[in-house]
Parts: sequence; structure tokens; C-alpha cells
Amino acid sequence: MGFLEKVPQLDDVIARLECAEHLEELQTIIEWLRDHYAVDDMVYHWVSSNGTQYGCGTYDPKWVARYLEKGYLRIDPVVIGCYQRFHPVDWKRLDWSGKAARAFMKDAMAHGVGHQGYSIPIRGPNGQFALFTMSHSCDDDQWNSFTELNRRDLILLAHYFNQTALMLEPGRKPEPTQPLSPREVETMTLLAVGYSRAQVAETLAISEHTLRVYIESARFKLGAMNTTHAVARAMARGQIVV
Amino acid sequence: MGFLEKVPQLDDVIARLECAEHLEELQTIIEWLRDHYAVDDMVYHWVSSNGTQYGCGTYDPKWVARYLEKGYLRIDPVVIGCYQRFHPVDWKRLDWSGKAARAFMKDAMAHGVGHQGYSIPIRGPNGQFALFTMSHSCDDDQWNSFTELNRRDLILLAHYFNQTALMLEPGRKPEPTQPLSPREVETMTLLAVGYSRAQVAETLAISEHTLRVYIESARFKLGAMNTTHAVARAMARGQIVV
DNA sequence: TTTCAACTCCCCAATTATGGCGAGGATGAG
DNA sequence: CTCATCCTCGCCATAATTGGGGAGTTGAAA
Repeated sequence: MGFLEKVPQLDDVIARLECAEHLEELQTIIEWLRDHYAVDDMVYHWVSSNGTQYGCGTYDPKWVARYLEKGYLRIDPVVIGCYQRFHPVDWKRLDWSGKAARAFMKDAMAHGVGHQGYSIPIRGPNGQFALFTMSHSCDDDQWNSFTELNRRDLILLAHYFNQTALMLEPGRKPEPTQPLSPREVETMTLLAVGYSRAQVAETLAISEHTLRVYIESARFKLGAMNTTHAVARAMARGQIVV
Repeated sequence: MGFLEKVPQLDDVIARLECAEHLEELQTIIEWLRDHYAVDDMVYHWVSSNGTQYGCGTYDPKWVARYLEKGYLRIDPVVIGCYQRFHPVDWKRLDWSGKAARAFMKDAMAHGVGHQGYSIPIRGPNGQFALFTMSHSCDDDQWNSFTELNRRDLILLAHYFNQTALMLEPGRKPEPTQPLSPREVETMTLLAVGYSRAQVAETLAISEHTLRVYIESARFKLGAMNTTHAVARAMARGQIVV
């Protein structure tokens, strides 16, 4: 029997997610889900611009604090593995070799994290990255039947959950994106694919002096310190497609 | 009545998607869907590293050729709009002001693209970006009832479809991502957020000479021409989180 | 134990990017 | 018609980046 199979209220959950306006609501919903479906933990948890982890669902606060303090974000095979993947993934299929990873797992289990887990990666338009995770301490058979039977529900849930979480993410909204002019976009794009200023000027058939005007105005619009920063921001904000 | 509402075979479709190994299969499935659910067009369509559009579902090949030739990828409000969004979006809610956008729409409709549309953005781990689009020529009321009733099915479908399309995307796989060392990652990350070399060196408490070694080796590993290019590639490949 | 990758430091000269200045024509929105 | 924005071009001096060398230590994996 799957855990979520018996959830006719999935619609209600999604409806609540769709109109959620604060992170606290996500917390409430996720705790409700956990309690009703006997999963040890259901967690949304996301990573963003500076590698910060903003939200953490129902993990023990002590564990969350330790996780952040120890910088586990850059060690945790779940985060690292999902960051490069398209698909939802069972923790067992991740790469747990490596000393740091094993030490991390040991520490996690000492803090009450289940040894079975399933995480679904979702990405936002500006490089935001979120995980929706379920964990449990049951045996392999039970766990497999859970994930196999309910993948579809879980994906839908994760999709709504993470989308909501990413949209509500603090510190993202007050970044008004000033549009770049077509020439500026071309300039930034060519720089991003490795052209030097001289090459870009030649490609666009303009003088290098003119090119500089574009770079500087783009840098200004993007609030960037230098060309590299400007290109990085333009990419991160989706203003250029590279 | 929704279009997809009557689709008990959704499960079959997803099962086929899950085991698809070639792009042709997606084409087949999408044509089947279109025929059965009376949507003028169902399209998967994706954008990638160099802004190329690799796959295009069931649009008229003439239109696809024209689209590519004219560089509509950088004009199309559907692509531009969805690229910055989390949520599925109705074409009506996009920004169609601007001369280029209107000219594009006119051209599109002249080539048989419906005036109603709904697109769902999905992203992959390395900056890949895909759209799953449905279009139709019905009136607003019919269209609204379609999108409102079936959003959930569509999202699931889009999720599987785009994920599959992105995974099968040609030209992505043979790009072996050479891992960056921790120091290199730190270097690239700090450069991406606007630090100059001197500032990065100071932050990492190493000499600027050492820093140069990292930058150069990262550039080498990433196959980049210069620092800006290296940072752009590292970002695009998800090797740094900015 | 050896080997390999990562981390650290140094020099010099050439190339490239940047900062600040000014200026004219085209185009589209109000 | 006017204002704003975009596109285009120029100069000069300074600051920053890059290319090409070489070399020692540590630590983990084979």
C-alpha cells in the first residue's frame, strides 16, 4: 500500500498550495501531510543564489542548524546528486562513496533522519533550485512499494510545493529586472560564449568603442561590478540565453 | 468540457514516456495526443545552451524553419515570457506589446498557429529549458474551461514530456563535465558575484598568483576562452550556484 | 609506496579592459 | 513635436587581466 494512495484530499492540498502566500502555510501543509501519511519526514528544502538554504520543512530544528553550520549543503549527496539530475531519485541510488558523504549520513541518522529517502528536484527561472523530500525508516520492500506506487502523485505534489516555495522565497522578489536593449543582449550573449571584446565588436560590425558603451550600460542596468559579473547576472536572471 | 478530461489513458502515455529512448517516440506520442484531444497543436519545444531550438513537436515544418531562420526564438514572447516564469502561462497573459512581438504573432497565425495557447516551462539541471505548449483556435470561453479544468493533467504531462525531451536532447550528452576542485568552485563563484581577482584572492586568503592558477585550470577544465566565458559555462552547467 | 591531483607561491611582459569625457542621428511613444 | 531611448563613433590614461615559464607540500587513492 502506498502512503499517498489513499489521499483523495490531494486536490485540497494543491488548492491550498495554489493560494498560499506565506512560507508558514507550506510548513503547515507539510506537517499535516506527514502526520496523515505516516512518512517520518516530508521536507521541502531549497538552495539558492548564494548557496543558502532558506526553508526546511519538518526536519528537527537542531538538525537544520547543524546542517547549515557544518556547510552540509555542499556535501550532502542528496543535494549534489539532485542538482545534476532531471528525475526524482531514491537516496539509495546516489553516490555515498567518499569520506565526507559517509560521515554526513552517519551524522544525519544520529539526528533522526530516516535511512530511506526520495527527493524530487525542481528548478526556477533564475537558477533557484528546490528539493521536495520524503524520508522514512521502514525496510526496503515497504519503501519500494511506496515510491513505485505513488511517483505520480509525488511529482505533482512536489511540483506545486516547490513552485510555491520558490515563488515565496524571500529576497528574490525585490530585484526589479531592468530590460536590456537588443544590442546589449547581443553583446552579453556573445561575451558569455567566450568572445573577447574585439571579437564581439567585429561580429556585430561596430566599433569597439561603441561596444564598450553597451557593456557599460548593461553593467549599469544589471548593477554589476564588471563584465564577468554582468554576464553572470544576465544569465542568472534569464535575460540572455546561453 | 476539458479536452484531456476524458483521458483515462494518461497513465499509458506517461508509461510510454518513461521508457522512451528516442525523440521520434515523443513525436509519435504528441501527434497521437493532438489527434485524440482536438487541440490544434501540442508541441514540445526546447531551447538550450546556445539558444538553439532542437525539437519542435507538431508545428508545420515550414513554420519551424521560418522560426529558426528569422531568429524568432529571441523575439517570441512565449519563450521569453516562460523563461522568466515558474508557472504555466496562458498566452494572453504574456507581453505582446512591442512591434517585433506583434509582427511575430501575425506571422505565426499566418502559418496556422492558433491564437489561444498555454505553455508550461520546465528546466533541466544544466540550464536546459523546455516548453510544452498547446494551442487552439477556439473562443475564449472554451479555452478557459479547458485550461482551468485540466491544469493538473497538463502539468503532469508536461513534466514527463519535457523531462524526457531534455534527457534525450542530442548534443548534450557528449559534453563530459569535468568536475572543478573545491577551490576552483569557490573562485568561479566569487567571480560570478562580482569580485575582482584581487578581492577573490583576499577573500580566500591566498595570493593573487595562486588564484590565477585556479582560474586558468578552471578555464581549461571548462574549455573556456577567458574568465567571463569560464564563469558563464560553470553557471550554465550548474557547477556553481549563483 | 608510489602516484596523482589539489593547493600554494613567484616573475615578467604583452594584451585587454575600464573610467570618464563628449557628440550626432534615428526612432518611437506621448 | 518633443522627449527619451537606442545606436553609433571618438580620445586618453590607468588599471586589470592574461600567457608563459617554474617549484614545493600535502593528502588521498591505488
